Amino acid sequence: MTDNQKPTLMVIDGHSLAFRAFYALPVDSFMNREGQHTNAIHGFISMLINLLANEKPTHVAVAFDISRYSFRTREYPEYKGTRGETPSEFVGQIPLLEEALKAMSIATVSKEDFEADDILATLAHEGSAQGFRVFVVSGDRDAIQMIDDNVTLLYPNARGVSELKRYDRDTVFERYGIEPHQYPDVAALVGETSDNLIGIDKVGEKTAVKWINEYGSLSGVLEHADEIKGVVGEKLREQRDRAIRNRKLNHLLTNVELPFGPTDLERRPINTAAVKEVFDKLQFRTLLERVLKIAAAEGGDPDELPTDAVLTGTETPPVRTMVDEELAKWLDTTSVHRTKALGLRVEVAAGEVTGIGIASETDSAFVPWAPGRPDYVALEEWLVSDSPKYLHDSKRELKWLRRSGLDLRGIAFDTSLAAWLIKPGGKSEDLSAQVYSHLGETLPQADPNQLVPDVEAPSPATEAWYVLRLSEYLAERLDAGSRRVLDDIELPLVPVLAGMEINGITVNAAVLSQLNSSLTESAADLASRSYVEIGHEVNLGSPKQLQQVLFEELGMPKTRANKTGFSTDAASLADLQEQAPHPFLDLLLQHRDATKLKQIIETLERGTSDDGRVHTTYDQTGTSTGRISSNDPNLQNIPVKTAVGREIRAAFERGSEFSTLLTADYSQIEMRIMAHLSGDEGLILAFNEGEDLHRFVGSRIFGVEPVDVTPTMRTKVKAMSYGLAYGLSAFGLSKQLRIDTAEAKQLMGDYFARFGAVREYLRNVVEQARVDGYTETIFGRRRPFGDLTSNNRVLRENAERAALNAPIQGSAADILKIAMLGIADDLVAQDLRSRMLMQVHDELVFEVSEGEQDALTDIVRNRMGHAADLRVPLDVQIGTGENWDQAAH
DNA sequence: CTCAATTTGCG
DNA sequence: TGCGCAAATTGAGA
Repeated sequence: MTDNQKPTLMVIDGHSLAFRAFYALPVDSFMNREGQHTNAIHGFISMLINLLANEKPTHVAVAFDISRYSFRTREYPEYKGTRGETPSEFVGQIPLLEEALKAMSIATVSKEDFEADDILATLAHEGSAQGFRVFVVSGDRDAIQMIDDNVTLLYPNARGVSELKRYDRDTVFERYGIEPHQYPDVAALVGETSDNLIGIDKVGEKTAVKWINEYGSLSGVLEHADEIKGVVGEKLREQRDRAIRNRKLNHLLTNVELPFGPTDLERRPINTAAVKEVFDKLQFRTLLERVLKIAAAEGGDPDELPTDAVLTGTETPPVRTMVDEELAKWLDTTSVHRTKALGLRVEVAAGEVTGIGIASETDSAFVPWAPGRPDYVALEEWLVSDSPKYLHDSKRELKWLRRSGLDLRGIAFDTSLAAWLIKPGGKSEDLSAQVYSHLGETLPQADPNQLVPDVEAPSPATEAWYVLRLSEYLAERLDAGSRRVLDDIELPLVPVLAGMEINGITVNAAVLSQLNSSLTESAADLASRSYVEIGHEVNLGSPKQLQQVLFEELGMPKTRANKTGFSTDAASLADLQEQAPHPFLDLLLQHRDATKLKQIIETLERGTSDDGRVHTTYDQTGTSTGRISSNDPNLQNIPVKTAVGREIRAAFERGSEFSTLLTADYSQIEMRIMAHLSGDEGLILAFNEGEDLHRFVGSRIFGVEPVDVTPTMRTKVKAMSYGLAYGLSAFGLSKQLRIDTAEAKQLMGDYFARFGAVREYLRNVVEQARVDGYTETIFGRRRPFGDLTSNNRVLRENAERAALNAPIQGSAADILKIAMLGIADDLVAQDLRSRMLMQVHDELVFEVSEGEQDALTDIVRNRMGHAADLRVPLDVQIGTGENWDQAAH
């Protein structure tokens, strides 16, 4: 039986969590019409709803203390003696909380003379033995002792009272260095201030853990007390009674006699009528909606839901909950036979879709969703239809839907994409931030990890309504070119990227782990050898400490200045090695190299899912030029330039169902775009000749036959050509080529003498941008620039270089995106099983299905080669192999 | 814990 | 004094 099939028992310490809620929420904001304070109840119920949704317990109980007196206070009257009077506002909330829980059919339990924790421990112990997966929710650290392989503790963080931290055996070990059952032994030695239990003087957590690990248990420590040296040893011998007393008191009973066992705690249907009554008395309107939603999802009759459970704002239409036929009818009328766009918003809890919000301008619907129910035909039909839908972050929503077995078509607008196209340099905003910044309204947003959210999350139906309003607002602000980019490129790309993310790519864990060990070894070796060179240890990863070593201890010449002193980057270290050779420098560089590769490997290892594949997330709004970026993990910066780097690439393999990997990349796409945009006849000829570009350009510049272009000449020309698109200066060129500035100037002069139209074009781009305030790609993608007219020279020149690069980099991005769309279409049209997996700016990686290599090669070559109609050909290099390294060419 | 700064990997 | 990114680490400050 897997964990997911096991029955799940959740036991909650009612008092401790209600108390935390009481202090987390402002007392005065929560009062019902009778003047009864309700903040603790509100916070507790809110947290409970989250827990029910996230952990989906099948059995639940909440335990309460009856009074502050128990067998422990009889034993030791000072126990918990430091705790002050219960605040008067808290008094009276507990009985009401119990009433609310009863309406929700949640069992409550308490027992004279015992603390809630003893009840929890007993139930957890029995549950674990009876094959339950158990969650203990408690704010008392003593609960750690309950943890075992089946029992997980959810513990509110001290700071902010907001998040619940999960403690299992591993996390306890990570945090404390002991097994959970040893925790009371440690606590007995250290003491527990909040329980007024004083520990052994001078003994802190570190010492206590060390002792317990050495002697196994508290009794072991006490037996060997004579062997412990120093002042702490003396204190231990003097104060051993304290530890014994503490241990007696912090031991939680697992054999309290209770009127029922775990199996009796099975959740029963929520009594919606009773919930309505109690919540009405408490004046919990949004909580009521959430509870009723749960009731519906768990099999209650959705028809029973009030159609106007909550009004979240004066303008927002009321939320109507509906399914199937009613929904179908509503969809027909509200979207005029499904031709008018509707806002769509997916509600997710604990990684699963729990509801869908759909909205028109005047109406909004909430559709609870649970898999495998027959009454969602209308929803599923609408989702997969081409009926237009407007979303925020549609890729994310699409992926949630797919994960829950639903599909989505007809993405007709996306407010995150639109906002990005309007302002590609801005930071991406979530829905509520967009509502605020564009509409000036406030959409309250609850943190899903929040134990006690201070605000209620709005219904997804209401959110969908806002998405629709935002769409209208943003659509008006898109110029025609950007609108075309949105409709023809970005929106169709959404399902393509989502598919690639879902596909992921296989990485060979064994290859990575072996590479990692060998790098670990060489890094350690390099480090110790470098310490020998300078006579002491130093943190090689700390630029600050390196500055100390290089410029003070070794007295080396100063490098490029930065904010913290002088640079220690690779280029500076190479300079130093020339001016003041020292073996330390080389060792440092090699060490950096090894640790960097190690980092990348470890990031990949961490990012590998259970299916043995890494699933990156592409950020479609992550750049200001139109490129996409990749994160978690970033698959666009996997090493390739060094031999060890390529070994990492070799770990990227075809999946077992596939015959090979295929990579396809554009060669010199940015130079080709420059040739096209500038119309430079020389450059256009160079590409149409089909000869080696740098050799051709070199022969023109140096006035020799192409065959007579020397490697040095070629290197220089290559650097110059690449630097062009970045606004490279003579100074920069000289630094990169390690030649003097005069020679670099000469080179640039010669270059532009032969390819003058390029310089002309680059100058024009900047001038035009200064006038228009933006640059544009071949396909109409814009990037605004304000600083081109700045009086600040640094700002202005930075903007100039960015502006001259933007149409080039951006057009290249457009071209590859268009190619991706064509390829995705063809794969479907030709019914191929091969799949697109990765995009690395000018390269695509595919997994080739048996027998499809030729067909795929044709598609890729054709679609990439003809993605744009330029004055020069688009050259596509294709390769195949068992892994990414082999497939490269 | 959060943030800025530095460094380095890729295109 | 070369454009566009993501990630890790350090060290300062809260």
